[in-house]
Amino acid sequence: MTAFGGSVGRNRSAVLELAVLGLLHTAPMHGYELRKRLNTVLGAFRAFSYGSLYPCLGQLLADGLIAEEHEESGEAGTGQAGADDVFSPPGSALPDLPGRALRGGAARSRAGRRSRKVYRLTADGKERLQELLREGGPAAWEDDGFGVHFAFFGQTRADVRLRILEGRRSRLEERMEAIRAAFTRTRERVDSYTLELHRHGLESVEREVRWLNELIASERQADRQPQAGGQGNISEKESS
Amino acid sequence: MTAFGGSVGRNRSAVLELAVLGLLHTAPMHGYELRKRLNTVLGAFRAFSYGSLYPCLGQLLADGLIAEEHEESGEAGTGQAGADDVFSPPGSALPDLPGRALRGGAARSRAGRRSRKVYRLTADGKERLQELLREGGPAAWEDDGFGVHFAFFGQTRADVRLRILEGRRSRLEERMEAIRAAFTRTRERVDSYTLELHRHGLESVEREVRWLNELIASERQADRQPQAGGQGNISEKESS
DNA sequence: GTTAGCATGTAAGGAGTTACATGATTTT
DNA sequence: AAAATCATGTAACTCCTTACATGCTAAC
Repeated sequence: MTAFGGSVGRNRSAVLELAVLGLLHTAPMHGYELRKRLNTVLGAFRAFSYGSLYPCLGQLLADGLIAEEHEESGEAGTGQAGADDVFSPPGSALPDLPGRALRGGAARSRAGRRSRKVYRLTADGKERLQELLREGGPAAWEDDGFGVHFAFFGQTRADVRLRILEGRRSRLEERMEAIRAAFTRTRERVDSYTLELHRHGLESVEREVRWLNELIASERQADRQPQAGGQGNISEKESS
Repeated sequence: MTAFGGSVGRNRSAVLELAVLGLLHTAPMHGYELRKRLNTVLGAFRAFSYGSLYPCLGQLLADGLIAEEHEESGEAGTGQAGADDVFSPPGSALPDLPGRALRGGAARSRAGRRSRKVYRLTADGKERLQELLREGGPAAWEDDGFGVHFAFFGQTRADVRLRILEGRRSRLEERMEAIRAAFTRTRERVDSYTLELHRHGLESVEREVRWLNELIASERQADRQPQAGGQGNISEKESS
């Protein structure tokens, strides 16, 4: 508990908060990089701009969920590296946060680069992250939010994963029903383009439901044989 | 109020404007029904609430693109019908919109129902609609906007249809490239869930591109044989 | 020597939702 | 009598984007 123990949470987009906390949990970083990863990790599902990220960081900081370091510390290396050399080498839990660097020998320790602020999770922040992951928060199965939750399934408890997947599925099934109802109601009253639009929309939702079904089955199976192959419940392919 | 002294076109969401004008072009209606149809015609792609619809109607009215009638007209028929009997029977320009009532006998023709305001397109409104359909307006191939434009393809010129479909396709191809790039960059650095999220996202985009390819081919074919079979250019479902 | 990328922020505002206010009418 | 549906609107508020302000360094 910092000075602000409880009920500090003002207006803060739950999606962005979860995304930031989740990313910072894998490794501390500064805002600029955070945003880049946000938009690659979340892929085409969601995008954020600096205009929303930096204020969010400010609030999280004020609430004591994250802490900043000014990276004026000694060996600020050549930094920058590959512009996309993002994830740390396997095996390190809290890896090379300040600068992967040191790569080509010493060189220019501390070259300005506008003194980036490196953020890391505090104890409160870790707690909050676990809470968000556990509870599913406000909208884990809505369009906004499901993608983010799914992206952090690796840090989520198995039963919560299942709950979210099933919640998402029934959400989509509701939508399917609504579309199908409108379908039969308006058939022959709309032109072929509108009909085609509905048909394609329905098909997309059906595909996503099938996808969820596979995931759920996969989760259930992994649940019964928890030692089968580590935790590779998805697509084998782990053990990298 | 009513003193609209100044520049006319203020802030108005282009998507909602197009949707409203397009719907009112098929038949005049009042706000409440307009919103219901909006959400069924656009299906799962877009939804609007009264909080955005009514202000939009007010602006369109102030700009002279639509006109309102207070439905005090004489023969208020038995209307209302099925609560979803949406499209008008062919041939009627001003269909069954006035209120039902009269059921128990008499009287009170025009029994309130809170005096609904029926909106219809003015000449300017029709012109504006044609302009929006022709130009593709501001964002006919963005996520928001494509669905609405597509829903009104029946009223859109063939070459514009083709342009929008191709624009949408190249928009999605850009996105595909971005995802694929992130894919190869981060492979083996992200856990299996994130990977699966990307894989599914990519697949969805690929599917939509294939769908667009079929539509484009269908449009091109219909373009070469304009008399083939009425206007059934969609749903031929020719081999891809 | 100018563009492109890194890095952090702020101000203005667009686009839309929820919740509220109001009230009649129909259904349960 | 209560609840749902029809019907129109307004106010506050959320969430996020765009554009701006600032200034450094690396590359072309």
